[in-house]
Amino acid sequence: MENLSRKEREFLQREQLIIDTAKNIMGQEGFNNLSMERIAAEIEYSKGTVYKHFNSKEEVVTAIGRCCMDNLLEMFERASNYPGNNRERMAAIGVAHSLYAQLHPVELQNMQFISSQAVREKVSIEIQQEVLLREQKITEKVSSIVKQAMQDGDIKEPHACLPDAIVFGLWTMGYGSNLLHLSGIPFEKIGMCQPLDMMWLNSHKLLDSYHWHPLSSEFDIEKLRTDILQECFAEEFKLLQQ
Amino acid sequence: MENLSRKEREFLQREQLIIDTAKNIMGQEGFNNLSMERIAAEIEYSKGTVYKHFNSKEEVVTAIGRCCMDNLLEMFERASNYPGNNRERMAAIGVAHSLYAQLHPVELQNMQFISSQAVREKVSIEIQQEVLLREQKITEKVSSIVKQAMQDGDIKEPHACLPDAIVFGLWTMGYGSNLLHLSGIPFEKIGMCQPLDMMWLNSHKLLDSYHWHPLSSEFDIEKLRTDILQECFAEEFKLLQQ
DNA sequence: ACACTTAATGACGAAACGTCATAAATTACC
DNA sequence: GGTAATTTATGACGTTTCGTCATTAAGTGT
Repeated sequence: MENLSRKEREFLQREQLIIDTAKNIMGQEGFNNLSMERIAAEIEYSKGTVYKHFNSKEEVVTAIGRCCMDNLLEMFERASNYPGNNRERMAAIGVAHSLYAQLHPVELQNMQFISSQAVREKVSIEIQQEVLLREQKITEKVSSIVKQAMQDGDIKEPHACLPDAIVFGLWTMGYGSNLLHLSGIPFEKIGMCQPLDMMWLNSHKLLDSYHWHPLSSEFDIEKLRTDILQECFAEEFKLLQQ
Repeated sequence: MENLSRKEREFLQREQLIIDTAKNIMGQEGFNNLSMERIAAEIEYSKGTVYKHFNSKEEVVTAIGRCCMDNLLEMFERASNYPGNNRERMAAIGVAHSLYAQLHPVELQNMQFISSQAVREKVSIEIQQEVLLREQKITEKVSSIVKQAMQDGDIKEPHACLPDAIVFGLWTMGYGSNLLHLSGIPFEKIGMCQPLDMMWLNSHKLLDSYHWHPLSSEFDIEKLRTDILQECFAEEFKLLQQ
């Protein structure tokens, strides 16, 4: 950033401004009311200038997604540094994911949206690959905890698909849960438990099934959740209360 | 259908024609190349007529999704009738889901797409509720197997969130897996196993964790998969080979 | 101060939207 | 069978957003 010319810095700043502005419009009025002209008006530049940065609004929302993934990654990093055993660190990832889902539902919706064919079709390969890169970084973060656990002997039984299968299992449950969480299906009304609670339970069940020690029967998962919230995500937790 | 006037029948027939036509266009050229005018041209009616049936192309794709869910439900019904124990019947549901994902990737993509805010915003409550109804039917089908298993004593340990948590766990893993399966992420290249294989493994792990007997250690899950394919989905399996 | 380069603009044609007055077809009634 | 009444289908129309690009404005170097 420092070794760039003023021009280049201004360009990058404006790019961020576009992204932030678009994120606001999306959040308040949804994807359908977002348009390149609208963004241009909001940032007080002309349409042509916006097109210098992004070739379509799909590219803009994908760029929003890219930013959001950076935020998610930051939370995962914090989770990964939770001072406990590997299983607890992994649990912290789950807490991070849930918190993110609750604090930034729109962003999460957006991440899901940009993976649809209709959006991807209109996005340059470069931007798509930047998203893919983030996805890999996030996966890598989770994967490294599983690997560490295997190395430390917390997961004794070797298995053909490890660490992939665990990462995949947690990832898919996380993704699916968020999807359902955001789907607008009234779980309470049809007498079902809260998606995010079930998610928490199920991920522990899955880890238990892979014999990742200590098993959830050997500690208090509810206490763990509270501890993680306080130690890693006090700020986020406070925001959530409101 | 029989106690309707000719007019009404014609109307319904044309509605189906619109849906089928739109599905084709979507499949071949994607959502972005689908338009009401395009549909009208294809079915040799005018735009106004198409608008008599659906108020936007989002409503059309949602109606496509509705149809697809009927197909999925039919496969789930067949799975549910697999002549085996409850655990095997549940496994058959998993096989059905995987098969559907492989045979109809576009439809699955569509189902995911119509749950996004951008699409839902433009769809009438009536059509949305029809989709919701299908979702409930599908969930109910899965849920009933869990309930039966509990009743039969296959799942001995009672748990606060059952049967919900199991249904939710399988559902989210299924949804998430399909999402990743369709995401275009090259799993093989980054050295990961096949999503659908991991999905199969993980769902059994989850069921094991809930102590759903017989446990996967007590039978051969690969043989089970083959058996289910042959007994319930011979037709689909053959199609898949090509 | 001047020429030259780079950046920003908004007018433009194209495409799709959703509407609605008009035309065509069907039905009801004598 | 013919005519009026009703239902159904049409496509022209005004609107919006798109993405482009010739033109204008700003910035840079000598």
